[in-house]
Amino acid sequence: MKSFTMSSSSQANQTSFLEGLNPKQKEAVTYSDGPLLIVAGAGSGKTRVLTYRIAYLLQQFKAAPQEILALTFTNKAAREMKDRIFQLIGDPAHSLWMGTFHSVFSRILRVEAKKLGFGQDFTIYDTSDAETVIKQILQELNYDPKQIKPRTIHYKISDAKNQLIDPDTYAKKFIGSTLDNITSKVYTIYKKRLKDSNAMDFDDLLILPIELFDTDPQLLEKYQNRFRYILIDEYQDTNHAQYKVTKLLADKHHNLCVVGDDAQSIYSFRGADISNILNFKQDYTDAHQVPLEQNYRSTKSILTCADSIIKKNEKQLNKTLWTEKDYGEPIIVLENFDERDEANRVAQYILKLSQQAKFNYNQFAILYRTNYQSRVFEEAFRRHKIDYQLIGGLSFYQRKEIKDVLAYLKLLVNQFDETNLIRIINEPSRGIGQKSINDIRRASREQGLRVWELLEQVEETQVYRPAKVRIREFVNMMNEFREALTTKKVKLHELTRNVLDKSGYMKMLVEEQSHESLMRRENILEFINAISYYEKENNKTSLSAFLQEISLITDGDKFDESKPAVTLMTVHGSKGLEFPVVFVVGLEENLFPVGVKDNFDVDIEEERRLFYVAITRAQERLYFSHCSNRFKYGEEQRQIRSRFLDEVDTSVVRTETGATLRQRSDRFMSTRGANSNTENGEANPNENIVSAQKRRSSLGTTIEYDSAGKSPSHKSYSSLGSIDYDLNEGMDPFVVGAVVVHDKFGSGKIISRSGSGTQTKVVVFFKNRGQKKLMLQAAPLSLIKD
DNA sequence: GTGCTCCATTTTTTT
DNA sequence: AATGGAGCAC
Repeated sequence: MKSFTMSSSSQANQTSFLEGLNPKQKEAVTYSDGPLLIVAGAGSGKTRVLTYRIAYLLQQFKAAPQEILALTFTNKAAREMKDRIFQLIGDPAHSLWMGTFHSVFSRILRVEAKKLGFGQDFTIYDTSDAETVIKQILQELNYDPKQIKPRTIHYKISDAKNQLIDPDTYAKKFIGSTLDNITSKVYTIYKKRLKDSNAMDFDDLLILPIELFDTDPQLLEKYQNRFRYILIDEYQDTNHAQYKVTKLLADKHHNLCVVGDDAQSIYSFRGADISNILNFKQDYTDAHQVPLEQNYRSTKSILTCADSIIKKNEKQLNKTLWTEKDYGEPIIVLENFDERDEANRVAQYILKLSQQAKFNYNQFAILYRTNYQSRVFEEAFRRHKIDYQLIGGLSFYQRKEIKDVLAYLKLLVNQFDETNLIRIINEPSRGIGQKSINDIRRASREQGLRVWELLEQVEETQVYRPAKVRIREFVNMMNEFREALTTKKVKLHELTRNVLDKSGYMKMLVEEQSHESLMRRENILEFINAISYYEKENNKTSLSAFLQEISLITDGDKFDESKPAVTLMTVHGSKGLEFPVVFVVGLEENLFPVGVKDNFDVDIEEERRLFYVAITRAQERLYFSHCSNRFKYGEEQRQIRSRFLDEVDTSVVRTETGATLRQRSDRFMSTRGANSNTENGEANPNENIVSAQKRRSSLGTTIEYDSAGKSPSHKSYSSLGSIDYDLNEGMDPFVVGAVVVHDKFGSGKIISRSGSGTQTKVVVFFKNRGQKKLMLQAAPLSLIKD
């Protein structure tokens, strides 16, 4: 064990770093043992307090570095904290237990896996892996994944897991609705399937430690003793499982310090339970509370604006953020015709500000509600030669080619990993088709053997004969790789190259000769570089550890504040960051606040908190922007300005011309306001189409009698003499009110029509399938005459 | 068993 | 606009 020393030796100097803190901050840093709740408003120096507190604990010899556990939600936050503590205390910082909940507990699980019946080399399934498993199970149970969405089931299972409800309890408690019954069945199989695959999903990384500690009190005590001090960042975002596992760990020493801000709770969709922070003082009756209310980040205008928004929320702890700063510049609202207009305008502002006001590119951030909004900004910035960094969206490790390579490697480490085995058994295609794969899987269930075990004895299994040979070749190939891995004959990056060569994966990409496949090859090379780098950095290279580590990496990690580039990210991604100039874009109804989901109402208060988070990222200048038209689903939509713009304090807001913002206070009186423009049964945001007129082709639509001669059928054809419905509206029998038959959906009635020419769409209400929107030209619809 | 074409759906946010 | 599934031809 390394002993801890500060760089300076005198006691007076050792505490000198406390001098820059305000009284409340100092109190939070130096408050000694016992539970501590720090309610830290935006920009109040929260990370500083946390890092100083850790340094202080070490300096007072309250704990050794390895006895301190600091938990964050994102890798980004963890990294920042690590960096800052390293600056304070140097090398001992490396001995701290610090990271995201998921990474810290996966490390513990790696050590304790055997006690739970898992192998040390378990695979971590991400959301898409989990949905693949669920889809497979739905098919085995004869449910159509088109009607029962794997995503919905996964969401429900994840929800149950975070509430610590196991499949048996779920089966007892949640009988009734069809969806719950299906979820119950799938959940039971899903849990078993993952265990058989020696795999854990993200939720397991939190709930399995609880299971472990519940069943083994001695082990719990071991970890309780190890983590004598526990600190949790963003406590308002903890879900029940996270709450429970940290409560268990802190139960002996009670040295639990949590930092949070209920106003910034934006992850309830992931099960975050705001009551964890609201009830902290009931939970720990001896808890001490320190409020941090002085904001060091933003101008008074920005803070006033933020405050005016958050005040509209009813569920809210009272607190008053204040600043010593001046009002500064007013907040400017940009009104745009459409999203391209919006992106161009923002680009122009950035150019102007960077010249006039001497802002560097890395001082700007564009914040949006959804990832897909980034595209137009990328295009505009490229056009205007503005460097940018895009954070989030499809991450590197989610790309198909990377997931494929990873699947090979994961399979080498853990041959029971069924999902990744199926993923690559025929990728590149080697003559093992869907039929053979299904046969093997069925046999696997029937015989109680794992898929890999069956493959090993494929000769004795009922499979399409030609496929047997291919499977044998595949199995032998993988066994050779595994041999190379376990005997450590080759370095990891060499092994990866071998896998890509001998499997034919690279060959497949080379032969494809498309721009797409070239990109894929480049990504793969980048991945191999990442492995080489990892090998250089770590002397004890374990493929298994590497794979587990990167399973928990996201794109947020690549944010680099020193890179001279404008940052593009979602509001969620921006939490914890700050920028001198912030553009909050797409402030439109059904976008921000987000539009209705299938069955759930939008949590408008959470959307408002999200807007609050966006505002409070800004230090000096803040811009709001919205469009009156926007392309969505390949169609232009009419957009209504966000209600949030009717809620801001207009004394600090101006339009581009300097005028006061006009507001309507009565626009959304009901909390269900998000639905108010789509009250027509099934939500159908596509209804307000403004322009389908510009695009017109020679493709036309007409009515023909098919050879069976029963009823007129609707066909499309391409010819010069096509009929244009714009001019011949009367030719089209598919009018509102018409009764139609769809090949798949059965009979229904047309309830509305939109677009024109080839872009004509109809909304049909089907008796058995509900409302659907269809392209008239393409849909297999026929008219019923009566 | 593979690959192409047509159709339908998708968009919240993240570990 | 882009992705994925179903159905069909080879």
